Amino acid sequence: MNILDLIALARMGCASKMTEISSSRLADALGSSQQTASRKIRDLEREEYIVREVLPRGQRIKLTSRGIEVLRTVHQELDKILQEHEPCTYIINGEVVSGLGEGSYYMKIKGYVDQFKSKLGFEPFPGTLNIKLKTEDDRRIRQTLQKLGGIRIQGFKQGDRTFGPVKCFRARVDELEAAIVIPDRTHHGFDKLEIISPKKIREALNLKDGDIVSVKVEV
Amino acid sequence: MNILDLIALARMGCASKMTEISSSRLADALGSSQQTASRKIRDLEREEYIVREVLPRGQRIKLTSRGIEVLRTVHQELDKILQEHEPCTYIINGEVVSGLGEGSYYMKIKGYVDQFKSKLGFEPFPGTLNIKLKTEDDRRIRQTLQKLGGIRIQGFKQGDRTFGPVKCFRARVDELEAAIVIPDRTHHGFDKLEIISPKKIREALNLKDGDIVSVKVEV
DNA sequence: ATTACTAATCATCGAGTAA
DNA sequence: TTTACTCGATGATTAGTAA
Repeated sequence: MNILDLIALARMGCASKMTEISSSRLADALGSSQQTASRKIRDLEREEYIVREVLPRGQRIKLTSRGIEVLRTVHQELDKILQEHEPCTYIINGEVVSGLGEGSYYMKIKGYVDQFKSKLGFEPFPGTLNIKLKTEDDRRIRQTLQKLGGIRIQGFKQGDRTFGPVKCFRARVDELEAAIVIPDRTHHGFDKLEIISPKKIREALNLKDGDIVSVKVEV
Repeated sequence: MNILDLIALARMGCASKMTEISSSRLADALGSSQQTASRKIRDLEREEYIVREVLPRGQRIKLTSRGIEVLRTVHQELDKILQEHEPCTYIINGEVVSGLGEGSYYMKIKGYVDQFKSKLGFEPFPGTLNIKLKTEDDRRIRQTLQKLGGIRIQGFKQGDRTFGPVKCFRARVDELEAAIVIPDRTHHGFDKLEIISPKKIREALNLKDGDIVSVKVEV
């Protein structure tokens, strides 16, 4: 069994529910022929990593708990490996700048706020502190965070609007409890950092535009 | 390239530094022949996932940043997949064991007690119920909690002693209101769980060492 | 459009062995 | 002990095609 086959199916949605996956679609994802994908699916079924339902024109697939188990094991392995490899504390310095108010908008959306509350343990002040990263080093750390797992906030739909997934990193701005927020599909470049906190950071730390702040993040 | 080969090398220490790995040792880890392991190492080197140094009797291997990158990518994939798959209620089973009395010590410290009172809504009985996790599943849930946010209790200084930050998860031990307490920098391993409650759990539920209890936690 | 069989081709494996 | 070669055997892949 190749773990990548299972991952491919999982990311197509088979982890959570019966999902229509034709053998040629899996073939595309794996970069193989339709025949190979078909055989791999049969193999995974035989080894009970997936269950499926073959219909007249197509099939529906879902990972079994045994399949999920495999993914979890590998995930945990990688967790350990990467944890040891990464430094556990980063310090990012940046300049306080004014945002466009979108932060304030997003921090009022219930779908986000509820998740922040349960996953970070605090209700964010409805607004974000925007930091501009001036040095290459700081931008590099930001880019590293982008790649790391962090605390995942799931995307959701509200009305006809879709709110994308973001991730967070617990941080401290001069001892003040806070979190860095990074959208999965980031719009602005790698030189901005958005920070949330239970309090209004600007007031709590008496900050104004142009001030340099130090953000400590532990991963 | 098979990701499992790279993972095997990484968990043997090659992620962080040049590490002596003979082809037969890798063969053991992969469950293959020495020849196959040797060829796989050469392949990984050719594709620049690792660098190595072949000595008269042995070799030293280290993952390149390209190699680490691959692990990180897979890790992140799995992160997303498993995140969506995680349930919001966990049930942890474990065996009641005697602690060393530290729980009782910490539960008398005002700096902690006040925070428990305000953040959990109850004053903890001055003592903890210690649970030993017997199965891999239970330990995995514990490890998951470690990563999640929970209710944060801040660290503080008192005199010349520093008390580290901990986090809590509201829980129930057989319907009894309680909370799991997990120190940020945990001293003991992942097979112990400390539980606090407004009442003395042992008496309220008539428990003794060796009894199995079920802890339900919602995140 | 599907899934999946067959048969030919291609890649991988490991015993034996050299250096 | 090592690493790593050759080469026959075994497995995996895919084109062609049936259903």
